[in-house]
Order: sequence, then C-alpha cells, then structure tokens
Amino acid sequence: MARPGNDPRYPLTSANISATLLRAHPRFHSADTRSRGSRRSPYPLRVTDTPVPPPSPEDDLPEQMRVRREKRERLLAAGTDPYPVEVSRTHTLAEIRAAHSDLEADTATGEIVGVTGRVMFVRNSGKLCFATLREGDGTELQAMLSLNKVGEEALSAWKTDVDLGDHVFIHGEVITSKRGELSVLADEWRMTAKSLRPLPVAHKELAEETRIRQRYVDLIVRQRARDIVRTRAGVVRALRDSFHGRGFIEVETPMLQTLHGGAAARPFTTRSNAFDMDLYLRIAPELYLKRCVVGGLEKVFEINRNFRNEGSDSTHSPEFAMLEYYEAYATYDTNAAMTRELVQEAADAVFGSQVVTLTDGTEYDLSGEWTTLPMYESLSDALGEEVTPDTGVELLRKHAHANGLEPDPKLGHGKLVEELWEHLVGDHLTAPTFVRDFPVETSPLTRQHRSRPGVAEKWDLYVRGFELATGYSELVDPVVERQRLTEQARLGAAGDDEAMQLDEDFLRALEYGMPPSGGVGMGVDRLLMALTGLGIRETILFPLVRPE
RNA sequence: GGGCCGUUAGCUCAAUUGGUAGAGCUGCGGACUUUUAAUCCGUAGGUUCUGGGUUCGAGCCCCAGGCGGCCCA
Repeated sequence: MARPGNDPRYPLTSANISATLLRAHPRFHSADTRSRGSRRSPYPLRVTDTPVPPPSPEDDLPEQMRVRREKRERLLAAGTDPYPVEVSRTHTLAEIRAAHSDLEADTATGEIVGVTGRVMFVRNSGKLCFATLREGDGTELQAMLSLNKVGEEALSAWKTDVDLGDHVFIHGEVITSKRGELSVLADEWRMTAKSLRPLPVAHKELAEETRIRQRYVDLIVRQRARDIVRTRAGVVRALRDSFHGRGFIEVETPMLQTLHGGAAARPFTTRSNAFDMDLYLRIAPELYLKRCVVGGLEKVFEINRNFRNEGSDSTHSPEFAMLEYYEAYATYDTNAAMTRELVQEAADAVFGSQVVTLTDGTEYDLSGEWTTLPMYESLSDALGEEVTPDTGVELLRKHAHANGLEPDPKLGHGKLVEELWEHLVGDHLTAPTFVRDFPVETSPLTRQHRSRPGVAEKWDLYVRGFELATGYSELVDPVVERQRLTEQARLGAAGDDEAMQLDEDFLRALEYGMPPSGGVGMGVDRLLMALTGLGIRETILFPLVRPE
C-alpha cells in the first residue's frame, strides 16, 4: 500500500522527513516520545491539493502491532536488516547447556559463542539487561547485556527495539550470573527476526480454539504442545523401525482415486480438469495394498492419510493418518500378535516403558498378552442369554430395546449384533482387548471363519474404550469377493452412501491369485491417543477447523 | 439434526437489578549493573462476535445469524 515517504507519488515533506529521522535515531527518542506515544498516525497528512492516499490497513492495527511495525521500520531506516539472511551461530542453546551443566555461580568460562533464540522473558534494568532465550525444542538460556560490555548505543537499542517474541543473536562469553544462572554475556547482539505480533501471556493457557487455529503460537508458548509433536514423530518412526525390522516394504498408494473402496465410509469428491472426471480422496488404501500382495510384495505397509466425509468429535477427524499392513501367509491370529508388538515397541521406543503415563496422570498398562473376547460369546455373557449368528433380527431388536437402544429399523442381523455389543461390552472395555469373530454380513472383505459358520475372521482392537485397530484373515477368493463387492455396489445404487463401488481392476488383480494373507489397519492418531490420553485434535498438528 | 453453555483490550479474565466497560500480564514513558512471570512510578489500549429490536439508557433483556465447547440422536 502506497504511503507518503516511500512512494514517489507522495514525496517527503519537511513534516514527515523529521518524523522519519526521529524514528531512525535512538538518540532522539526522548524528543519523539509524544508523537510515538499518541494514537495519531506517524505519517502526517500533507496539506496540499494532491489526493490523499487511501488509508493504510496498518492504520487500523491494534496499538501493539503498530508499535512493532514501527520498530521494524526504524531498524530498516537505520540500515539494520531486521530479517538478516545469515547469523554466525556457533552453538545451540542445548549444546551450551550440555557443555556447562555444573558451573558454580559467578563463573566466567572464557568461551566465546554465538547463540540465537526467541526472547521469552525480559528483565531490563538501567545498565544490565537479562533475557530468557528459547530455541525450538523449548531449551532456554539466559542472555545478559551489560553497559560496559556492549556499550551505550547497543544497550539502548536493545531496550528500545527488542520485544517479547523477537528472535535475536547474542555473541559473547559463557558465564554464570551471581545467582548461578548459565548465561551468555553479550559483547554484541542483533535482531535476527522481528516479531510483529505480541505473544500471548506465557503463564496462562491459551483457549483451546486458539491453540488449534494458531498451532504455531501454541507451539511457541506451550512445552506440552512441542512434546506432543515429538512424541508423534517418535511413534511413527518406531512403527517404521518395527516394520523394517520384520522385512516389510513401505509403499505409497493413490490418494486420488477414480473409485472409492476398502472401507464403509462416505468419501470426499474432487475433480480432475485434465481427465475431465470426478475423483475421490481415498477412504482406505486397502485395495491397492492387496494389489501389491498379488504382485509379490509379500510384506507391505503404508502410513499415510485417509479422508472420510464425516463429522469430527473427540475421536474422529475427517482427515486422519492410517497405518495398514498386509502379510502373505499371516492370519488374524498372527497379525493380532504382531499388532500388539507394534504398539508395545512404540511405547518402549518413545517412553521407555510399556506402562505409559496418560495426560491425566494415570498409568495405562500395555505390557504382556492382551485379552481376547469372541464377539458372540461376550455379548451372550453380557445379555445373560445366548446370541449366535443364527439369532433372528426380531429377537436382537427386542434385546436392543430392553437395553435402552433404539436401532434403525433397517438394520440387519450383523449391525444389530455390533450395536448391542458396543453398548453392552465395548463401551466398558478399558484394558487392551481383541474382539474377534464378527458377523459375516458387516465384514464384506473378510473371509469366513475356517470352521465357525456365520462369522468372519476379523478382530477389532479396543484400547481405553475406543477402536484402535482392526485385522483380518483376508478374503482372497476372487469369485466370492466379486459376489460381496457386487452386493456392496447394489447397496450403493440403492442409496447407501457408505457402500463400496465395484472395482473391476481390483477383482482382476485378485483373479491372478493372492496368497492367503492377513491384513491390519490402525489409526495413527488413535495410537497417539492410546499412548498419551490426549484427544484426537491434540494429536493432529493442524486439525480441520472452520475458517475464522 | 436437537438442547444447553460460551463469545468483552494483543493474551487470560471481571463487570451488582438494565445506569460512565475494569484487572493482571503485554505495550508505551521514566528509575534501577545480578534479574528469573524482576521490581517501583506514570500511562495508553475497546465496533463488548455480527445484524435487527425493546428502552430515557443495553456488555447485560428479546429476535435472527456466525464461531466454539459440552450433551443427546
């Protein structure tokens, strides 16, 4: 936006020349006090017949932002770049802390260093200034600036130019203060990145909405926010290490798909201009990973994003990270054991223990073998009456009503059993538990149990009451698979928008022969939730939110 | 989709029955060479989410909407 003073259309006048000069010279600060302290624009309007420039949006900025912008301009006017390309940092703050962990108070080491950090606290006095610098991981170190080391000009510039939140460079000697605080005593300092916005109060929690909408600010002020990011990275890395240690190959399969499949979920749609066709964001990588197994990638995994066009709450996000892995010659028995190991190895890698401390301070034990509950038997126990794959829909509906549920009248046997089970059993599970042998009807891509009619070789893993993962002995008979998918497509045509589409290419792949295989899907965000006790929006760095 | 609650200074929050919108931190000016959320003195900062309505007068009451949270389906 054009403004007088830096736009040729609005040449400098004596009035704004003097204002500019005053701002550029710290010596004149006291003389300039009144004009800088007033609410008036620092750019006086000229009394001429030339058009008045349109009001700059900056004139409407809150006072504190305006002040910081003025400081930036003052630095520029004085020939100092508030955003230099390069600074001569010699050590991180953490390196200095590590190298001088047990110095006595009031010690001078003689070591000269250059350090950088964001100014988090400032304690300025007349001739000696203290500042707490912080670097990315939260490590803090004190900077000290004294009159006799940096000189009057640099000290005065420090006091007038530096605000909380600014990045600065400090060159000087590593010392400890009289109180014993490890510090760098400056002989030189400079601005490395001027912050134009004031930091929130460092000692009060940000409102949850602000934490999510402005995660960058959350990360600046809250150690826990920084820790969560690192915990998540550690968990993902541990997962990859576990897979690599077992000979798995990581692949990346399409997120833009012409058909959506692999799960019962509503997809997002998008559009390809070049292909002139609608595309779907994937709801699951399953059908592509199975193509991989057909092709001979016998141990294959993918960690990446799925998108489901559904609402969000404390356990759901429309965009979430998913782990899926498939292994030839594995079954739902062997992949349950491996899934348990993956979780336990992640806990060990990140926390050094399989007993994790949740965010509310309670401990959660992931160690050892985990409970296994067959679905029909555990539901029968909870009802006090036997329920089997042959139990009729009417009787199931009666049980549902007797237990305070009002299931959709359209629900069939399978979904009724699952709803009843979730209500009577699932909601009360706390310890890690595998629930096995689901109704065939609700598991279209799973093979029938090898010996028990009416159930599928499928398990769900419940941890702290929510579903963390699901595993199968995969259905690999291409003829049966075609029947199941055709039925799904029929449901879709009938208006069930969670049903899958018929993927002829996937069926063609299966017709080449897929070895007997086990497959597992696990929510990565949910794994974080399980290990930390956080809500899903705390485990995702930038969750989807409505625009402000 | 329904119900309830919230939305006030840069941030975190107050504001009696409807009667001049306040505090702390932050900012600005001043003092201070060993501070640790420094301290002391002074001072500035507001479209009370938006739009309508009632009233002599609305942050507060009414209507509609936005955003967020919680509970329910």
